[in-house]
Amino acid sequence: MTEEVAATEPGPAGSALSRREQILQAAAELFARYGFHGVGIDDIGGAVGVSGPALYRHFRSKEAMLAEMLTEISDKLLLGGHSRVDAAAGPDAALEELVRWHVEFALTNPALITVHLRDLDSLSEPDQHRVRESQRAYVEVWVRVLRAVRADLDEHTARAAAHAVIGLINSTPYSTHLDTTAMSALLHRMALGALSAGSGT
Amino acid sequence: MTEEVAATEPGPAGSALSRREQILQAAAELFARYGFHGVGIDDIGGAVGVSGPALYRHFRSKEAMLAEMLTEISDKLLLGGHSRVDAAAGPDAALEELVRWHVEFALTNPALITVHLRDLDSLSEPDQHRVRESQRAYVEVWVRVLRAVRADLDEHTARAAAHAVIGLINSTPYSTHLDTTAMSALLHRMALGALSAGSGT
DNA sequence: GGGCGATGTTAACGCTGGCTAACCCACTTC
DNA sequence: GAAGTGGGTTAGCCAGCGTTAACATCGCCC
Repeated sequence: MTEEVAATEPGPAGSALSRREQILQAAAELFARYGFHGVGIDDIGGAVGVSGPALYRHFRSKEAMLAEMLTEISDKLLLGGHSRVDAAAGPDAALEELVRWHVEFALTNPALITVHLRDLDSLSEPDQHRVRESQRAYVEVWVRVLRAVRADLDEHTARAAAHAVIGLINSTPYSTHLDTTAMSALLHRMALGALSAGSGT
Repeated sequence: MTEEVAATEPGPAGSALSRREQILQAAAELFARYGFHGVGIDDIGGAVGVSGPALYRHFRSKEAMLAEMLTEISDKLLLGGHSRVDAAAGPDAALEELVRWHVEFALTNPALITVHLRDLDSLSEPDQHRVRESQRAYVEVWVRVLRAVRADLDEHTARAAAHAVIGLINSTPYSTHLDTTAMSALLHRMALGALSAGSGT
C-alpha cells in the first residue's frame, strides 16, 4: 500500500471513519452498476484494495452496508429539504428551493440515487421500514409546499405530482450527455414546468 | 387445480403459448417486487401453481425469461412509438401522441417498466446489447420529434430532456394514489409542461 | 519492551439456488 | 392399444457466496 491515510479527521477514530466512508462509497458505486445481489463481498473489498472478509472489521454484514448508505441518503434528503423550506421566504420560494436542492443532490450522488431506487427491498424489514419512513416524510414536505403554492390541489394529486417530479429529477443518473451546470438548469426548468402544468386544466 | 385452460388460442400450440405468457407475467410481477436475483425459480413456479424446475420445459434458463420480457417490452415500446409518430399529422401532434402512448404503456405495464429500469444489467452481454439498442432507438424517436417541435434544441439537450420526461412518466409504478384516468391526465399535463419549459430560457 | 487493540490475510464451512437427471403420467394418433 | 410427446414431479449435484475461524502484523501505551 503506497497511499496511507493522509489527514482525514483528527482524533483516534479518524482513520476508521475514513475507511468506512471509503468502503461505503465504493460499495455504492458497485451496487449502482450491478445491483446489490450482483456484487460480491470480494468485489467490494477489491475496490478499496483489500481482499474479501476484511470488510467485516467495519460492517456487521453486507446488508449493513446497504442499510447504512440508504438510511444516510434518505435522512440527508429529508433534512436538507426541510431546512431549505423553513429558510425560504414564501411558498413559491420554498418550491424553488426544493427543486434546486433535489436537483443538486441527484447530480452530486447519482450512485446513491440509483441504489435507492433499485435495492431498497433487499433490506431487512425494520431497516426497510425506517428508510421508507424518511422517504414518505420527504414526499410529505413536497406535498405541503405544493399545496401551499396551489390551493386547488387535492392531497392525492399533489402526492402523485411530487412523485412524478422526483422521478423526473432522479432519471438523471442514466443520461450524462450534458455537463453538470447545463443539466442542472435543464432539470430545474423542466421540473418547475411540469409542476405548473400539473394543476392546470 | 380447478381452473383449466379455458379458451385461449386455437391450434395445437394454443395452450403452450398461454403457459409461457402466464409464466412471464408472474415472473415479471415477482421481479418487479423483489428484483431478479431476489426471486427464485421455485417462487416463479409457485406463482403459477407449478413447482420448481417445471419451468425448464418452457424456458432455457431463468435469465431467458428476463431476456424475453425485456426484449418484448422494448420492442413493443419502440414499435408503438414509431407508428404513432408516423400516423400523426404534424410535429406537435406527434409529440402529443408520443406522450399519450408512453403514459398509457407505463400505466398498463407497471411491472415491466420496473423490471426494465432495475434488472436490465442482469442480462448476458448480447441480450443486454439488444435491449439497449431498442431503448436507444426509442429515445431517438423522441429526440427527432422534440427537435422538430423546437428547432432551437440541440441534440444533447433534446436527449436529456427526453430521458427526463420518460423518467417522469416511468415514476408511475411507485405512486398509485390516483385512479388510472386521473393519473393518466396528470402525467400527460406534467410531461407536456416539462417539455415546453425545457427549451425556454 | 511487552501486551493489546485495530486491521488484514487465507482457509474453510454451510446454505442457497440454478439446473439436470430420472422417472411418471395423460392424451393424441395411427 | 402401443408409441410418442408435452408437461409435470422429486432428488440431487454443484457452484457461488456470505460469513466465521484462526492466525499474522503493526502501532500505541504504560
